[in-house]
Amino acid sequence: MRYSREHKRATRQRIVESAGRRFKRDGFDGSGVVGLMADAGLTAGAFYAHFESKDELVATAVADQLREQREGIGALAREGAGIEELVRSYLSVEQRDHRESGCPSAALLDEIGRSTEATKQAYTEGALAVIDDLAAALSPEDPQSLRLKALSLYAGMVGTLQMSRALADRTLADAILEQGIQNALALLNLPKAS
Amino acid sequence: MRYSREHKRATRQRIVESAGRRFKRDGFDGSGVVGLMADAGLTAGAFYAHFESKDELVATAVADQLREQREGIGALAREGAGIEELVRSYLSVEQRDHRESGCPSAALLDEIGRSTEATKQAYTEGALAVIDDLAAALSPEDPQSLRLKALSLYAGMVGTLQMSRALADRTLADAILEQGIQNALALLNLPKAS
DNA sequence: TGTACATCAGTGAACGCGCGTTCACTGATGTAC
DNA sequence: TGTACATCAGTGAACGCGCGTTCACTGATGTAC
Repeated sequence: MRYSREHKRATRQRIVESAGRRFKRDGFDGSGVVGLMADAGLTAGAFYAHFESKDELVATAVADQLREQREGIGALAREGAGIEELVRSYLSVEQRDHRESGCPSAALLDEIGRSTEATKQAYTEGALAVIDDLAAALSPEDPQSLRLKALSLYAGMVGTLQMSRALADRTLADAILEQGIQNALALLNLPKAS
Repeated sequence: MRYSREHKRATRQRIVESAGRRFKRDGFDGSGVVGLMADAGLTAGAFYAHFESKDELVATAVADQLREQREGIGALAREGAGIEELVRSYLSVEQRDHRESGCPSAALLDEIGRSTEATKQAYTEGALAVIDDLAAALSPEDPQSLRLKALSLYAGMVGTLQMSRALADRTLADAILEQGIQNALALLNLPKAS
C-alpha cells in the first residue's frame, strides 16, 4: 500500500463534503464529475478510485450533509438553544441566502424524490436521525411520541425555506419566513414571540 | 400565413402542457428538448418556431402548471369543497404517487429556486394567484388579511408532500401526510378530524 | 539507516452519448386571382 | 369554383459542448531487505 489508509479516507471525505455543498447550490443534475473533483483539488479520473459511480457519491453526500445538519443542531442545543432558537435559526434570512451551507432537504428534496432507491434510503435514515434529535429537544422524556410531530415540523420548515428562495418578491420572501416561525411555534404550543 | 394562427397557438399549448407534466416527473435538467417535443408528437427542430429557448419553455410551463393547479382548486371549491377537503386532496396518497399530474411546487420548488429570474418571476405570480384563491376560500370577506397565512399553509403542505415522496419508508410516508393534514387544520383553527 | 521495489492515488486524454441550438429543406394549406 | 403561389410549421441531420466513465500511464511513498 503506497498512500496511507488515512490519506485515502481523508481525500474521500473531502470530495464528499465539497460535493455536498456543490449539490446544494446546483443540484445533482447540475453538478458534473469534473467540477466536483476540481472543487476537491483533483482531476476527474481519480473519482473512480473513491466511488463506483456518481450515484454512489450522491447517496453518500446526502447522508453526509444530513449528518452535518444533525451536528449543527446538536451544537446549538449544547449551547443551550431551545426549540424556538432552532426554528428561528432554520427559518433565517442567512440560511435562505446561502443554500450551499444550509439545509440539504430544502436544497434537494424534490430531486431526492426522483433519485435512486439508495439515495432515498440514505435520505430516509439521515433525516430520521435529524428529526429524532428534534423530537428529543421537544420532549427529552418521551421523544418517540413526538417523532411524527417533529418530522412534520421539519417538513413544514423545509417547504417554507424553499418557498422563500423561489419567490422573486423579497418582501414576501422575508415575510413568509417570519410567518413560518409563528406557525411552527403555534404548532408547538409555545407562546408567540415578537 | 400558411397554417392558421389557431393551429400554431394550439400546438404551442400542447407543448407547454406535456412539458409541464414531464418537468414534474423528471425535473427541468432531466428533460431534454428532443424528448419534450416527442411528447407533443413533434421533432426537435420545430421547438424554435415556438420558443426562444428551453429556459423560455420552463418559465412558460411553470406559469401554465400553476394556472392549472388554480383551476383544479377552483373546480373543487365550486363543487362545494371547503378548506378541509382542499387540504385532504392535496395531502393525499394519490397526489403523492403521481407527481406528473400533481402540484408543480412540490415537484419543482427547489429547482425553481435555482432557475432564471424569469422563471422565478413566473413562479411568484402563479403561486400568488393560487394562494390568493386559497385565502379567498379561507375568508371570503377579507382575503387579503389571510394572504400570508395561506402562503404559509401552502408552503407547509408542499414540504410535507415532498417529504412523503422522498421517504423510503412507506408507513412513515403515509403517516406524515395524515400528520400534515392535522397540522394544517390546527393552524386554521378547525376541529381535528378523524 | 539507506536503497530497491511494489502499490495504487491521481493524471489527463479519450470514449460514446445526449444536450440545446441551428439550418437547409419539405410540404401542408390560407390567400390571390 | 379552380389553380398558382407564398408562407412558415415542421423535419431531421448536424453543430460544438459537457456529461459520466474508462484507461494507459505517472510518481509519491509505505514496506522489505
